Amino acid sequence: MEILPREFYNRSALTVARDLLGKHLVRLDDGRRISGVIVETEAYQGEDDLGCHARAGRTPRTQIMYGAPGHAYVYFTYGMHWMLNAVTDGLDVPAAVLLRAVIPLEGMDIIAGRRAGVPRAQWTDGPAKLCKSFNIDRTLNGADLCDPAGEIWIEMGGTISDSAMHTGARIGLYSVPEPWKSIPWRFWVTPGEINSPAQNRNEP
DNA sequence: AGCACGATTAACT
DNA sequence: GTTAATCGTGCTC
Repeated sequence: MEILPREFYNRSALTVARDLLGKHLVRLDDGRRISGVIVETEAYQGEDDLGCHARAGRTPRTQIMYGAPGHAYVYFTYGMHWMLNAVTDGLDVPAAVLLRAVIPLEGMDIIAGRRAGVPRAQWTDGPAKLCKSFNIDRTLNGADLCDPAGEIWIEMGGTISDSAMHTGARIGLYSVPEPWKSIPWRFWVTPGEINSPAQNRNEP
């Protein structure tokens, strides 16, 4: 299936976050394909967005968001979790889309091994859960999502209609001031509209 | 050098 | 609903 071109990511984080719904995240892990349908995203854009890491300006951690679109921004948080983002917008515009949830398509056996004892519906229904399932960590920070010879990319997959899409406040921004705390920059697919039993505990 | 806190998760009550 | 786990990052001293 066709890999999303760099032009796809060279747009505003809001547009990319919405359009990534229904696309397929693919990870080539030791030669084995793992993939899933993207069903939840969040947009983070600009130094003015106090929910975005770029609020601190250019730092060793945030510099990737200032770079070319179509690269992975992977960061570590809470002392134990990895998060995967896709860098958006042009050079010097710090913005990215957080991939919060996918529905597994390929590599189920590999995911099952990494998520032993966890119900299938909860394998990849959170940003850190999908990173654990897909074996995503710091080694993929800065990876080119548009390189067909790479280890991670996003394929065309499907498109989600407006009627099947929801928007709402981003999750986990407890101490972030308004309007950033409540601005509806989170996008997700209505459970059931996508052909899967997966649920997300963060759904209203 | 030290400190507060985090784009979370899982296991509790 | 509440909370411990656990350490990189950015800021202050």
